[in-house]
Amino acid sequence: MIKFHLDQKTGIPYYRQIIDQIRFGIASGKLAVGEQLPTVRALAVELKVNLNTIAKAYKELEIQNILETQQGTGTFINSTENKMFESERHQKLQSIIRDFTTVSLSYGFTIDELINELKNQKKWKPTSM
Amino acid sequence: MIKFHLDQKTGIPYYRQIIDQIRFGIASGKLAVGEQLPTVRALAVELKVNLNTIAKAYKELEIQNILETQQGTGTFINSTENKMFESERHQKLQSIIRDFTTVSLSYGFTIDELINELKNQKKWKPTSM
Amino acid sequence: MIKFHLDQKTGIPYYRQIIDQIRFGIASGKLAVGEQLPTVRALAVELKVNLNTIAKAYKELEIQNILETQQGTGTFINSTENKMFESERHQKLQSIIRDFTTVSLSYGFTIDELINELKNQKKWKPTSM
Amino acid sequence: MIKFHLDQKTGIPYYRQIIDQIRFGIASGKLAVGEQLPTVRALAVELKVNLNTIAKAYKELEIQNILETQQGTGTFINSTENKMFESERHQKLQSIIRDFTTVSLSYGFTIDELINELKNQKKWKPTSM
DNA sequence: GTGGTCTAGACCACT
DNA sequence: GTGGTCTAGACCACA
Repeated sequence: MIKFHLDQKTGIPYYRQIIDQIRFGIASGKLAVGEQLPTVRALAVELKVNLNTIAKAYKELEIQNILETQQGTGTFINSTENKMFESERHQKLQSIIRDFTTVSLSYGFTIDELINELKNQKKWKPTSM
Repeated sequence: MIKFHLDQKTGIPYYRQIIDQIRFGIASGKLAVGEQLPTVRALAVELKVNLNTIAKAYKELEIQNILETQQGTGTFINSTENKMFESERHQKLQSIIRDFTTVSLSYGFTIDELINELKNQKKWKPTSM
Repeated sequence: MIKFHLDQKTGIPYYRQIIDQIRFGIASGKLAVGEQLPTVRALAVELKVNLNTIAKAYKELEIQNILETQQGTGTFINSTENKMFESERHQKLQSIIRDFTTVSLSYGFTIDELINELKNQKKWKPTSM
Repeated sequence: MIKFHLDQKTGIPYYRQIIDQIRFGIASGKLAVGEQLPTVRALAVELKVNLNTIAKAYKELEIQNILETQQGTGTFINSTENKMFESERHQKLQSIIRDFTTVSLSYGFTIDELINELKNQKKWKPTSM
């Protein structure tokens, strides 16, 4: 079972941190297709946040077809193909990079600095995990 | 004189877009130390937003010691060292990289993909510029 | 919980009086790290000022890394090191002293008079508290 | 003749800096009773500020009975007793000290630190002189 | 309920 | 004409 962590200091909304951690869990293989996620209620208690916060995260992932909620049973990693189309995927990557460089360059960081820093990310854990 | 652009669609607050563009302008040398920025009123008209929105952006940059304002005279790029302390700077870079990789990896992008994409960012313009 | 007071007569902007009182509260130990501040709405009602005025004060302190806010949750005294770098701190002290002596000496007060008066400041409360 | 300097960085309004420097000049004996001050126009040119800024400073000092303007002749240090009544003087000192300590303590400086710093002000020049 | 953003418009302080 | 402060009120994002 994946272990969730929330970090208030990042400024990233709780529901988004949860989404990111689930996505990351899948991408890294820590969450297998078909695996059941904690119930909304259980996770809310564990993370000490409001029920709605967990529900919102699960809901968004459902919309993205990454999770599937079976009435009365629980929430599972969707077995259908989660992968985005290649074109869609590339567009997303572009958009992430763009936002990222906007902020970075405004702080005076050069692209080379960014690349170097990224290369140092061998032993990496996502924000608030 | 720097040219500002606002993009409603990005979801990034107007005042933050202005902040980013000024920071980027300084970092890229398009805004020189001591240079006067447009008046709040003029920029408000040009960008078709409220006076207070511009004032808010200028004010935040003033608190950050990046701008200097003299009532009745105008707003200027601060001539004092804008550079962050090296330790602070590295901390900021780490934090940006961390948020970035969190999101990216959650979409299944690898660090190598990120680095490759970054290397393609030769002719680059920031989001909403 | 700290008690806020606003004094119209001082000519000091409301939002700045709030900032000073929070800073003073922290410096004097009346506000503990992690403690939650009144909600912007509650404080606005209590002090009979507009919501935005409180928000402005909190926002400036957030930019200065003294407060931490999480949307939907509240505003808290930041747990990270609030202390300024020693060099920055000394610079600030110098600047305050400089402004202070400029005004004082212009009224014909000697430095010894100032020091004596300061020594009498045992039981002290800040302006507009 | 006294030499004036304006410093944009202090955030103190120009007209106030001029007032302080004249008051300081008198208090320190650099400006003698009956001595003529530069004309508004001449000082405005010298300091590269607007005529109104100088006029405002002179005007306020006239109201305080520190300067006297003789129509068509010029502005002079008033020969009448400039000294405040002792009670008024003490009140002013209190008020200055109060504002000063409010700001200082909010930055975490102790009164002892302030006193020590003041003691180091042997070779002192007022803000922007 | 929490804070965040924005508008429209007023009035003030400074140059 | 410059920026600064403040209000009243709206709508949004998050918990």
